[in-house]
Order: sequence, then C-alpha cells, then structure tokens
Amino acid sequence: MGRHSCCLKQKLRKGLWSPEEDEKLFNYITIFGVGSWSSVPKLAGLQRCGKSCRLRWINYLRPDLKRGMFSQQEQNLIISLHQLLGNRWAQIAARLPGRTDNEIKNFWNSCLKKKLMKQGIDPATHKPFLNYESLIKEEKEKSSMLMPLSQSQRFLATPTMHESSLMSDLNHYNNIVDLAALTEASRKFLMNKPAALDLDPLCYFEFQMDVAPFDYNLSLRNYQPTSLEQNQFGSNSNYFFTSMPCVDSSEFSDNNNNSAFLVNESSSNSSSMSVYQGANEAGFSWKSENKYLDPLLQFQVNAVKSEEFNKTSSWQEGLLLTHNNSIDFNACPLRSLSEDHSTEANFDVFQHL
DNA sequence: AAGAATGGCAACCGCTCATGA
DNA sequence: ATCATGAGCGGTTGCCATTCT
Repeated sequence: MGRHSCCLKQKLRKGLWSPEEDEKLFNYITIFGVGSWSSVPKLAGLQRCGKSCRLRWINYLRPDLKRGMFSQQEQNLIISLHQLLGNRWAQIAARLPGRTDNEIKNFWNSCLKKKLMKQGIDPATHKPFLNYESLIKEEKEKSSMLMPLSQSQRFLATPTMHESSLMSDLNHYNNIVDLAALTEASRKFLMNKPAALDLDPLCYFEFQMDVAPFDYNLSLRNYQPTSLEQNQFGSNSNYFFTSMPCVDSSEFSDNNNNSAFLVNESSSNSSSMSVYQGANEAGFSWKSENKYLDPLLQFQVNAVKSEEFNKTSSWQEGLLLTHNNSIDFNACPLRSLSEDHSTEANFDVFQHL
C-alpha cells in the first residue's frame, strides 16, 4: 500500500494517448458524465489509470476547451492574475474560460515569462528588474542621511504601551511593523482616545485587510520610502493612523487631526471602508456594493485631499478574486502627492481561491 | 547536411487536502 | 482519531518538432 492504486496495476499504458483511446474516453464521459475517475478506465475499456483519464479529459477532450492562441486580452489577464496569485495556475485558469491550468502554466513558462523579461520586468515579482542588493544598499545610505528622525519628530503623542514596539520596528530599515500588534495598538488608541500619534512623516503605509462578511480586520505596515518617494511627500505631513477592526460596525469617523478607519458591513448588500491619514492628507477608501463580493471587481481608488474623508474616493471596476469570503487587500503606498494635494493609490484587492 | 540545442506541449509524479469508513 | 482513498494542484519530465551551429 501507500502507492496509488493505479500505479500498482499492471500493463497500464502511459504516454501519449492514441485516437482510439481518446474516442473511448470521450464516448464514455459523454454518455456517463464525470464521476469517479478511478472506475473510468475499467468501464471505458482503457488500459490507463484513472488519473491519466482525468487529465486527458480535463486538458484535452473536454468539449468546452477553447484551444488556439491566447488572445492579447487573455495574455494580459494571465499576467495580471499571476501578479496577484503567483503560480496558482488552477486559480488563474478559473478566470479564463476554456483554458486549462496546464495550458496556462505552459504558456507562462514558455512565452509570457520571456515576454516580461524582454520588457525588463521580473516575472517573479512583476516589477522592473533591479539590482536589489545595490539598490537597497544605496537607499540605506541615502536614508541614513535623512533618517532617523528624532523621537520627538516621530512621536508627538503621549507614549503608549505599544509605542515602544512600534519604535523598535521603525528602527529597522524596512521597519515592518508587526501587523497584528499595530492593529491592536491602533484599536486601543481609538478606544482610549489618545492624543495623535504622529508617525514619521517620511514613512508611509501599506495596508492589508482581511475581510469576511461580518468581520473586518485591518492591518498596517509602515515602511521607509525611497528618497525619491520621500520627496513626493510634504515635509510637514502629519500622518496619523488608526484602525479599528469592526463587526457590523456603526459608522465611525474621526475628523480634525485624527485619521480614521471605517468599516461598515450592514445587513444590506453594501460595505465600505475608509482610511484617512492626517487632517490635511490623503486618505483612501474601499467599498463593495455587494455584500457577497463580486468576484470580478477591482477597485482603483483616487484619494484626494479633502476635509471629509468619505468624499475622497472614486471607484473603478477591475479585478477582484474571491476566496472563502475573505479578502487579502493590499494597497500600494499612497504616493505622488502632487501640488494640488491629490494623491492616487492603486489597490490590488484579491482573495485566495 | 547533420547533430545539437531549444521550444512547446502533453503527460506524469508527488504532494496535499477532503472525505468517509 | 486514524487510515485509505480519490481528486486536484503544481512542479517536473520527456517527447517531438523546429531552429541553430
């Protein structure tokens, strides 16, 4: 035992399928439908293991297969999906009707990868090829001249129980804040109504959010921008952030010099979230019109300076992948603060399937 | 022209996960 | 709880055709 039963059986054929075998399998499945693959070979009169039959059907015989070249749209979609999902070919294939995971995987490995590389894009990260070693070193050197700020610059607020851990994290170059801790910290800030926490104005944020129908959780990651990015922020930015995990929350807003995180999941088919940083700084929002999220939506958010954060968002349809009623939500850092104090953030909102 | 190298694709292998006894 | 089994997934292999040297 231990091995697949199909592998124990003798005189099972392997390798390419003959037209006769294809016909047998096709006829059998056409008549009896897809059921127990392990019993298919016997019933269909094939000297194959069930696994082999399944593969042949799924990848070749299935009548709903598209075949032929991938269209430009399909190629773009694959690239986008791969950026979001990585090598999860089955999930990617689920978004391309008539295409199999195997087909997409092969296409990726033989064509798209090279195509991206030719464009100077790393197919693994979907970002331009960089010499990361030297880049990081360079940025470290640059930032060491600018950073760190004094503690008073970083934190204008009354110290809290979480500040020290935040501080220590900020001392790392990448200063990735422990997400759970920061979420918890933020929640407590909110609940205790502390004075504003003034984060390093040269830092900005990446947000991650898990969403289930009635349970939202926002986490925050804070990291050092590159010097180029630093220049795009106002020097006197006053970043403040709070997050609040909510369950069926009523509206929460925090105006004036505070930022706010708002999640509403009402019993109606709508939900929304807003994040806002600082009194005069950009914020952004996330929103779903459907309680059960449309699996094909992606939101592009344009966050514009406004005194009322709930007026700052606009939406654009795109791509959203769903999974188990939860979402992984990754916002790119707010960036490109322009003269009119508008900023733009593109979000990848996706769920694991 | 011929052998080597490469590319594209189909299929296999090993693993994980779900299910049910 | 444990084990057996099957389905599904992703990495990998191997075959064949094409291109290169």
